[in-house]
Amino acid sequence: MISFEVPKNTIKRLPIYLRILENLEEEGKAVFSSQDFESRMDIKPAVLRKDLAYFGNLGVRGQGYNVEKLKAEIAGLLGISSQVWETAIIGAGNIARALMRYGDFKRINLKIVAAFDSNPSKIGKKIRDISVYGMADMEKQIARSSIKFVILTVPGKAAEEIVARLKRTRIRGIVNFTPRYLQVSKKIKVLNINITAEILTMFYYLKRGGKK
Amino acid sequence: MISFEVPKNTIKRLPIYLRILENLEEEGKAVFSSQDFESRMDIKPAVLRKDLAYFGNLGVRGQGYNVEKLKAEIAGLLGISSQVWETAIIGAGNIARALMRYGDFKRINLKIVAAFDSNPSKIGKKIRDISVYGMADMEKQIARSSIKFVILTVPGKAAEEIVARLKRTRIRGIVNFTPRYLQVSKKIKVLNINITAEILTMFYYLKRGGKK
DNA sequence: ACTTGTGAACGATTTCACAGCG
DNA sequence: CGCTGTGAAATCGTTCACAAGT
Repeated sequence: MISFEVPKNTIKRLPIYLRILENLEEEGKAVFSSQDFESRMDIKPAVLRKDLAYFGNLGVRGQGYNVEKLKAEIAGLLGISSQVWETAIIGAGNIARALMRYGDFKRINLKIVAAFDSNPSKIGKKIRDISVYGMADMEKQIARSSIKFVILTVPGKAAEEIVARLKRTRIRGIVNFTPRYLQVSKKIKVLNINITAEILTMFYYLKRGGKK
Repeated sequence: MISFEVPKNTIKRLPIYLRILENLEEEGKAVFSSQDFESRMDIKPAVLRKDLAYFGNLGVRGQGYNVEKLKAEIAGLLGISSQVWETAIIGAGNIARALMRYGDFKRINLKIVAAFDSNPSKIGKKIRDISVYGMADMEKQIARSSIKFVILTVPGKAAEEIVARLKRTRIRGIVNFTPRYLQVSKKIKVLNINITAEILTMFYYLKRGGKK
């Protein structure tokens, strides 16, 4: 029962709901109400209800929501229950190393299957069981794999060139850790992750008292 | 000429504007129009104009915006022209290590001055010139320093306890890399950075054709 | 009795269209 | 003439309040 136009903000909240449902499950809760959520994240009960209503009648009136059922539902919506998402990291620097060691990716069925770098001293080595290939092999390895998106961690200056090369592959998504703000094409979804930019917004608010 | 109620979305865009202005400067452009921006980020010219108008008359009618002047203006708004922002990292694991080596922080005058960890084998060592102290010393070191916010990279399970301790310090911001979604108090601004959650939203869109 | 699901009211943000100014 | 700055309109998202269901 997938609907037509789900608000972007609703989609952004789904992963948070999933995480909280996992916590609830760990705590042994089988059922919860939209009010219970308010204490776990600063969300109004009506927001949760409306968000979930986009995907069908997921709750039971008078009772609340079933933790396990809702978790499965959201995991399905995000596509992490039925498949393993394979990806490659382009640029095997500090960020790449941290991501390759990041335990939380297992939780969402995300598996890094390859890394690429232009530094000869890194090529042929392995980081956490992940082989590092030369940049020249990128297209070949992508074609050989089933990956649908890549994680970009090269220096900013190299970003545009790599993106141009990626456009000619069947990649459909880029998680961009580069400081460059990227927009590629309708066919390729870009997720610009810019920690520096996010911290700057915090500076803005810190500079002016604590007012939200 | 700081205004009363600037939309949250406007604030989120300021760091991106800043970055693009830096790029324009590198390219030697002295002036640009709001239309020029459209090709660099997917933003309508009117959005840029309205955003900037919250902060005064920053452009010149008929001409456009001056790159250097606007860059200085935004840097000032975000508080990175006049001061160095010192911070400490709590939890000296993989993410912390990557952040300590992250070159982009210099750009925004962000300086990591200390790290804290509970692992005795890390305490007393240095990572990139940054001393690692024991967790027990956290409050003492914070009090001794001038830091106004911290970066939290401890395992999820440890997050709540540390936050409770931070509440009793004069810290006013937390950049939270923990998988836990945190909400602390009106006095402390929390920036929840959850890469896994962001990637999940990408999964959602990848699962359904390329439609944005 | 209790909590969901939802139209309607409200609020915020984006887009439009043009007046204002260099 | 060109491009900014800005009210007004349109759109989008949130909150409210209650009907509906168990």
